[in-house]
Amino acid sequence: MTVRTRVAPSPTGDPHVGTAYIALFNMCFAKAHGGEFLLRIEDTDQTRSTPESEQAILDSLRWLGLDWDEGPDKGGEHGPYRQSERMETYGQYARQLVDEGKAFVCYRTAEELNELRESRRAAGNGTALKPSDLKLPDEEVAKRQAAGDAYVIRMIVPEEEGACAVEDMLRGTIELDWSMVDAQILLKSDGMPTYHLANVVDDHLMEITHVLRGEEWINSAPKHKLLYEYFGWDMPQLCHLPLLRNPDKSKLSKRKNPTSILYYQRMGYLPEALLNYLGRMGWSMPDESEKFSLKQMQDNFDIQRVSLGGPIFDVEKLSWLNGMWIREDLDEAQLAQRLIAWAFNEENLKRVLPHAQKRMETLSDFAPLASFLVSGTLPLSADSFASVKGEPETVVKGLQFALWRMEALTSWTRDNIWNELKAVADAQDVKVKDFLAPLFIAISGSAASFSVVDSMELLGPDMSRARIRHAIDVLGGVSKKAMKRLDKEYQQLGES
RNA sequence: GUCCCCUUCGUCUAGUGGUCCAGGACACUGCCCUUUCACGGCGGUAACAGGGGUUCGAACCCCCUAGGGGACACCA
Repeated sequence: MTVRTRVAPSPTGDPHVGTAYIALFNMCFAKAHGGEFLLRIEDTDQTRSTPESEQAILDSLRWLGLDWDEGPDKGGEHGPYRQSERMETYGQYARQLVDEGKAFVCYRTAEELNELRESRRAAGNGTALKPSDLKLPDEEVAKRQAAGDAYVIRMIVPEEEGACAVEDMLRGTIELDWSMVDAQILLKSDGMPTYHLANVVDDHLMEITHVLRGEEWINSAPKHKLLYEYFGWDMPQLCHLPLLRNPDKSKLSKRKNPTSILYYQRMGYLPEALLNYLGRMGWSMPDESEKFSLKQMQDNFDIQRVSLGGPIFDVEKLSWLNGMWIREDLDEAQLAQRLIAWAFNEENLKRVLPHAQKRMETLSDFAPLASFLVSGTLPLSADSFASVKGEPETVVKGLQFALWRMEALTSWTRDNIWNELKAVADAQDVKVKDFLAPLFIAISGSAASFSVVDSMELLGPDMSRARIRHAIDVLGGVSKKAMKRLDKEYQQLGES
């Protein structure tokens, strides 16, 4: 048995706990059956994937102890399977399907597609575009081809009534109507494969036997099944795991919950505890024990013990579990080591000292000066911002704009942070000093500390963003309606 | 809107037709331990979404309704 987990780097480089969640279950499933656990990296989307964001998620999985196997060497090098190393292959497979009449070349433009979708919607039909909808007259195709227009390769899908039966290891047979399945693009106009093609080709080449993935993929299973049939390959068994949820039950998202593994690392959660907690999400030990190691989970893993309701990620219980691990599994020497490795090491001190030294008269001044750097959530209240000038709404607005900028920032350096923040302040015609004042408190918890940008660099992206979010919440938060308005204003800021 | 998935205490869950007037854990709470705060120990409040079937018997099987979520891209 061979299973794989897909690793899709996020644009901002945050390694998502959801990825670790799926990886954990893949690993336990494989190991429980004496199989292999492989990694497949989706890195063909240049806007999302950078060497750094890829490294971040790999490092996070390793930190958690989710080490992957090397896997078979199928023309690539050992280690994680990178889509980008197989570009030629995808094109060949796509063209093979075209030759066999199972896919077609499509010259439709974005505008044409929009029109088609709109007219279908107006007619009350679904928006799934079928091969016949997309077909152009032969002479038009020849014309566009001669002009060297951009094209994509789409798969042929059934157009007649009927449903596709998909087997799910936990849910049994699921019937998906073919009318919902569109002529999926396999090869984009830039020659890159879409997830659907790459996923099927890679799984075949990696000799994957079982795929455990998120529930969000159920609807595209018919496309995958069809591709396996077109290629004449054996299809792996599918298993769709429930999605981790925010407290409001929506799919876990960073808007409402910290989702970055790095955040939990920085907050001082132990990798064992975080992994243990993820293992309790939608799964239980046969004896119902709450605390267990990765090894114990693997040894007792039974996929049938997965419960299908989407579990809400509850930080409070995670904290309790983390406390259990600290109290019961570490002796004092080990705890000391953890603390040193976490923050109290020489390297870290040396990064902080340049900012602290100038402000110190005695050695004992250091701790209060630097404590905000090793704290988790700061004990802020609305009163904390009393010294800040301006209406509360303006303050919140400034923080929200800063947060959006910081969420979009991919390279977390002092100068980049400064440039971004200055740009927002300038665009609003606000003095940088005034703009930074509330941010100062959000980040450091006090009105007098290291410069905000230095502090943010030291704190790292995840903790910095979390603190800004916390400050916004403390100040009353932003309602849905207000958020819309702010978003609009923010967009205009970018244009001017 | 269309299709799909899901539904046990506030939250994570046990439960696969009788042993369930539903068990454990977090949170909340009462008491004990304790110079304080934690930790720890012993208790308490709290749930089968609703309605129909099937069955001697239903949290469990079937149907309907409601609610929640997801998908509907040249993103994954």
